[in-house]
Amino acid sequence: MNGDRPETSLHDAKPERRVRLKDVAAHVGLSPTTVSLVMNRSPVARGIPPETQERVRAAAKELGYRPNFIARSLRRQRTFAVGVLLPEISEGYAAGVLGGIEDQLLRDGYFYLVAGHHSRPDLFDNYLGLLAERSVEGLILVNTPVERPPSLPAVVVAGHRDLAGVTNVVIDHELAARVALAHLAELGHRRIAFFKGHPHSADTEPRWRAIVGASEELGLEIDPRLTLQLSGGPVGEQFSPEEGYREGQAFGEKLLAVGVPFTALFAFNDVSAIGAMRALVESGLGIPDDVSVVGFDDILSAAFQNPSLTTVRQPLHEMGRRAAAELLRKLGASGGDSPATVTIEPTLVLRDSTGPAPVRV
Amino acid sequence: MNGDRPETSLHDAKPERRVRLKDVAAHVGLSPTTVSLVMNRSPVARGIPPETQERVRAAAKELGYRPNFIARSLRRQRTFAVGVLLPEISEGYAAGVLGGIEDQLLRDGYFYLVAGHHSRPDLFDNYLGLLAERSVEGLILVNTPVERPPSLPAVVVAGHRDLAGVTNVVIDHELAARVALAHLAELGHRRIAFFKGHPHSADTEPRWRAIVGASEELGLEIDPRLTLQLSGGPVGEQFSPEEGYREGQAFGEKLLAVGVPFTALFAFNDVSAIGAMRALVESGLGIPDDVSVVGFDDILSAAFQNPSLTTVRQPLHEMGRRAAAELLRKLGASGGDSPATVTIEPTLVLRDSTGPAPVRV
DNA sequence: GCCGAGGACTAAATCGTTTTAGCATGCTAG
DNA sequence: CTAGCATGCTAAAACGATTTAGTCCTCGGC
Repeated sequence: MNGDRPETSLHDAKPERRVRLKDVAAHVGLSPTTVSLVMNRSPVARGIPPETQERVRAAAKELGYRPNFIARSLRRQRTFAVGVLLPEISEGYAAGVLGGIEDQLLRDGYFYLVAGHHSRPDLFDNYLGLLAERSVEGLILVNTPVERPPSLPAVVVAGHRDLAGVTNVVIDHELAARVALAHLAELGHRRIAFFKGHPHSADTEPRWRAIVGASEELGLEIDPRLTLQLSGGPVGEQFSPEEGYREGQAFGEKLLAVGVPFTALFAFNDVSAIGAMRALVESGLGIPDDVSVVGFDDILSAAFQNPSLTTVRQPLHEMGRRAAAELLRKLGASGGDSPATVTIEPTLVLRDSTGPAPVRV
Repeated sequence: MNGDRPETSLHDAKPERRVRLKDVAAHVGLSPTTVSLVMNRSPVARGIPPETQERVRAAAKELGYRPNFIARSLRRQRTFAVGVLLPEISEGYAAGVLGGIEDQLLRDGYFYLVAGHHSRPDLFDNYLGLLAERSVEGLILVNTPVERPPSLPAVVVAGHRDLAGVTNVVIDHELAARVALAHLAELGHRRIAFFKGHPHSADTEPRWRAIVGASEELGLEIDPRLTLQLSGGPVGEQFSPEEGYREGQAFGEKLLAVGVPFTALFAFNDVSAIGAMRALVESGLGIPDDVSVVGFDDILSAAFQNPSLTTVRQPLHEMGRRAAAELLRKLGASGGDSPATVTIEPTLVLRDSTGPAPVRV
């Protein structure tokens, strides 16, 4: 039919070059400058008559023009992208936080680049460099210990220490301890066992201090013999939930073995709580009839247990959202003064693993 | 000490302009061209004597030069970035797959941009546009139904239909059904109940066909009265795990109510299996003594159940990894021919919820 | 008839690279 | 003695936008 067109034939992929600003300009017979001015609603476009503006916009729509973000980034020195560093993306905590981060960022026209460093400092440094190379404007570090303040604006979720200029998003440990222990105290529990966190978790220390504080407030005594510290596996290694579960199980047996009576257990996290419940039940104890158990985190499994687990829920989504919001604030115009710490309120999720303390142990 | 330097004073943040190629060039007294050639180990740099090359590299290191990826992307028309679209990042399935995607991509020098469309077609289109604007080189769609083949190279994980040019990464449903049912058959089970998936899940149909096929092979009969279809909530809405759990629980009761004897249940997923186990146990049945239960997915909770749940594990990480690997292959030089389908082998995880069929029901 | 002031645009520089096409210089071979 | 060819580099043009600093009309006022 057409022997003279060197174009691609109908059935092979048309290369379909992306429409450039220049193409739109040519199409309306104006300069790229004008088109750019109009498309960006620049104040300089004041002088351009509305009908011309309309003509430009119509052409842009007709041709399906989408500005090349790369070129724009280069020129404006803004990428509208932030980097997120976390130990491992597929793990529940990080994924939850990431959900909130994403919500907030996309809403504000940002994208994010994620990298999981698997708790390896060398990978961390490596990724930090790669992110900087790609000109991310800021960083969100989730569950990631960091020594020196990074050279970019940063927000840390569940971070270790206070660093100059970086904002920390943390859970309100005091509230968490108070609400969990008050619940137990109200049910009549006086002898409460505890699982402390692993030594290298950022939350371990503040949470324990909060527990000690709340216990005093409530007139509860902490018996060191009923306080066990989770190991969580070797430093820097991924500790699997299964291991946490097993340690909880082992610790449950251990608690029974010491022979000191207790009517409740406040675990460091849900997996160890679930493990402990298993051990207690297998020793013939009833939950919550003989022992009440409170977990921490509210992982999915908590609701599926039998009995379902009362636990302190960390609003991961909200923590991520706030972290992103704070970072965006830092990136905003005058760098708006962002607080050193943002505390998020946990909530106690009441389920079936807690009940009135037995009259006699 | 120095009254003549208009530089910033010591204690306020040094702007510390990023070192550019030009700076390195000036530092060694060569042209930017030369420096670029050397840094990229371009074949054209063959003509540049080793000592000069060394001088350049030394200077780059000394000044801490890192090429600006944005500029480089613009010039080379490569971003080394891919887009990932999924329903919701904080959900277990997607997070697992994403872990694998990340592993593979970062290993190969790529980054990825993620967006959760929450099953809203308008958001999906919107994000697709934004990703294109940012010049991602390809797409990975996880658990995301898509009508027309996107204009970019794409790989779909757990996708609905076959689209020209897009590679599908799917689990081997035949194998999954065969291995699960063979396990039950071997234990002596003949009357098996099933939960079919929700009508709008991509896996529902193929999996059911595979079950029918495997049953025939093994000489098992499927009783329609023992086959229940999960609803999974209204179309396009996020259905929560808790709802799945509750539906499993309801279906467990329902199965008992129909009065047709059965000794095993093969559920569509773990949450419904766990719900059903709950219902069965509460009706006084023993697991696995009276009924064996097999789940699907191997979510975290599966291992924590009492009894722990035998289930078909989807190697999510591996699926993500393969998806990314296939996409990279498509992006490679000559577009290397990638298969229409990649099937991943599931594995049966034997736990305590399955045992020999009772002699008499 | 000339000046000044909008009005409606545009030329050109810039962002930081990569890459193509050359340019000197010196040496060798014919 | 000179063409030819390495050798060791560099100028300049991209890539696709944004933005500054004009330019060229036309019209009104004096």
